[in-house]
Amino acid sequence: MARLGLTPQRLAAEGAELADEVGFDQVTASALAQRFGVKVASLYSHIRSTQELKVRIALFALNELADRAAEAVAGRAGKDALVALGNVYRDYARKHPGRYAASQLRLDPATAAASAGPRHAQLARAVLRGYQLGEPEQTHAVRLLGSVFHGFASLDLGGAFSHSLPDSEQSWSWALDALDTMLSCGSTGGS
Amino acid sequence: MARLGLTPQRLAAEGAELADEVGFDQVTASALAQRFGVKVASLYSHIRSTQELKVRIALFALNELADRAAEAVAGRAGKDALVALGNVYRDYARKHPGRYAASQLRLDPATAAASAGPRHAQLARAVLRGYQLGEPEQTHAVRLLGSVFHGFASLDLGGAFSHSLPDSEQSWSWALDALDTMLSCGSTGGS
DNA sequence: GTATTTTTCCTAAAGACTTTAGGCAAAGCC
DNA sequence: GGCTTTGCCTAAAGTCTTTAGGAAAAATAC
Repeated sequence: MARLGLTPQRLAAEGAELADEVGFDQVTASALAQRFGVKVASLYSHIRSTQELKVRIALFALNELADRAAEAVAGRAGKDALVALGNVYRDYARKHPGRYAASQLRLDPATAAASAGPRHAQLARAVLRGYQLGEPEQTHAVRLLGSVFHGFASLDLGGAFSHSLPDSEQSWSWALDALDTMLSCGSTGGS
Repeated sequence: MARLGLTPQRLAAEGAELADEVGFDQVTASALAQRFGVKVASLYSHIRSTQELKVRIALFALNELADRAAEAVAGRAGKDALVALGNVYRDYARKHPGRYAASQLRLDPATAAASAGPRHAQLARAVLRGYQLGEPEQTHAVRLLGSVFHGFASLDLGGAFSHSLPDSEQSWSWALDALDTMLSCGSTGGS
């Protein structure tokens, strides 16, 4: 009964580790309790439900990812910044598949608004500042960037690109080049 | 004990309905059994496990989606085809969120190869035929298309675009325009 | 320094879902 | 009609979630 210093934060961090090892949807209160060497019921002093635990892991991952993105973007501009930002998402998905899956958890609007989600949008906006887009083009571009980064990471992680040539690395470079060219080539006319 | 004509296919189809109503990860053998008015254990005459049920739902969704994509692309070319194909994915995700989530289920390589996945790639390739790309550019473009379609649908479904202006519909049009322009503008140099 | 309160762990138990085992009746085959 | 196969059932064991109530550790008050 020696008391461990458990907190919701530590549970989330360890849950993130667990997610990377066994997959986000295999994260259970039972497994997490085992990891800490306590009984399952004890976790309920710190979290209200398994759902809350998953939300906390998602928030943890979103935050960690935003931190890395911010670091990558700092001191860079233009295509350099674009590539750096894209690589953060891609690398994170590869190295931390469980956390990446967690970051995709559907959050209710209030939670989402209080999450690092908006920071991600701000970082994309910062990168796009180098491309001289007005509104509403910049917003459209933020969304396209998010779609490409997330879509590519998600499909690649799912193995969609792994059983054909050329390897995904090359497609990734090509996609970043294409995005850069497109954003540089000025306004897309608009329908 | 009047026998229903249950088959793995009917279970998958009804499971797809259920997924749309309650969410793919809320699909359980119990709930499905209730829907058919049979006891849970009875389902195990038709499926080996809940996991297999989910895989079957995923295959069902991938197939249905490929059918719709094929119909949309038939008789169209160029940007017209591009827009039609993109809209299939977007509409499917909006109208059938549970099935769309199912279609993202990670499949083992053998299952994935036997799924409608390759058909999706072929359809994207067909659309790109209108853009005169050589190899390996065409493969890169197939992957970029998939990333944008899936990424946008996924983020939009998650509400990422729903709490800011302009609405996602406009960003979607803009993204399609951008893709078309990018693909038309010829080879992206390639690093 | 002791008494009180709060926190955090525990045991116990109920409820939901999954899966296996074994039985019985309906469908299909000769 | 009899025989085999199939598809439904009941029963039961295992896992995970969640709540309730108790006991000891930590924090707080005097």
